[in-house]
Amino acid sequence: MQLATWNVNSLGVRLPQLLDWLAAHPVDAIVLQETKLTDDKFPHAELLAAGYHAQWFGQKTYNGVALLSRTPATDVLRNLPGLADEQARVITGTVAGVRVIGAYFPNGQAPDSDKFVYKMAWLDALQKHVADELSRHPHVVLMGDFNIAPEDRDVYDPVAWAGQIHCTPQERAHFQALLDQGMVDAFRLFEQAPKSWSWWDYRNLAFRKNQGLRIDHILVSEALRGQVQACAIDKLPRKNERPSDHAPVVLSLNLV
DNA sequence: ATGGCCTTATGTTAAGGA
Repeated sequence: MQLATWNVNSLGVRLPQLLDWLAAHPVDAIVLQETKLTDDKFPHAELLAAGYHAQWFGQKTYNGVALLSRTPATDVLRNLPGLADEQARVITGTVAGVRVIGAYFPNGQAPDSDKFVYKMAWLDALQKHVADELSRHPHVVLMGDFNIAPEDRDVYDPVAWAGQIHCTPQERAHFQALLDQGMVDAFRLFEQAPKSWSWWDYRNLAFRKNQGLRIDHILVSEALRGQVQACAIDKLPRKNERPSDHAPVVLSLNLV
């Protein structure tokens, strides 16, 4: 079984690239972030023609998430229980016995901003949601754009980024708290090339210079740890014309 | 050597992203 996550930075713009990628990587399920589409504009017919059922949850201009799967997802939940949130950031569903949580974590803008306060409240609600899903499902996968670089080795210039958004102790403590709940960073189960990033700024020739961050993650529950066969970032789509600034991350599980 | 982006919208500048 293969699962993936990709922040497409506008599904309206990136749909052709997504369809190309799915044709080359026929994963069982993929979660998308930053679809930036209201629900009436979601391209479900095109995706169904490509072999994917979809659950989607969007809004105008910003945010928006989706869960695409070969078999229809069940028990679908939108956003976080207990958090009144006008922003469409989370979609949860069961695919082939795996409880998949796809999430677009808030950016947070700057550690002293209102948006950072919102990010912390959102993260509190996410922790509860993950705990709740873990109490009900042994096989949980939390994946998406976390907007958190968990360690200095996930940052191209850790000195410059020290204490900056994505790298604050508070954000990293939340990432660690997810691990403490029994979630495992699948990417780090394997030896990886140094300077492996999932996001590169559009500016400053950042991709060409490989100046990026690893902020897109796939966490699996402890019960799935032994089933993880591979986890990799696919940099190739970042070389496309008009690319997303994020690369997809792919997980291979030893499950049918 | 230097500067250098992309997307969306009550759009032609501003805000947000990261």
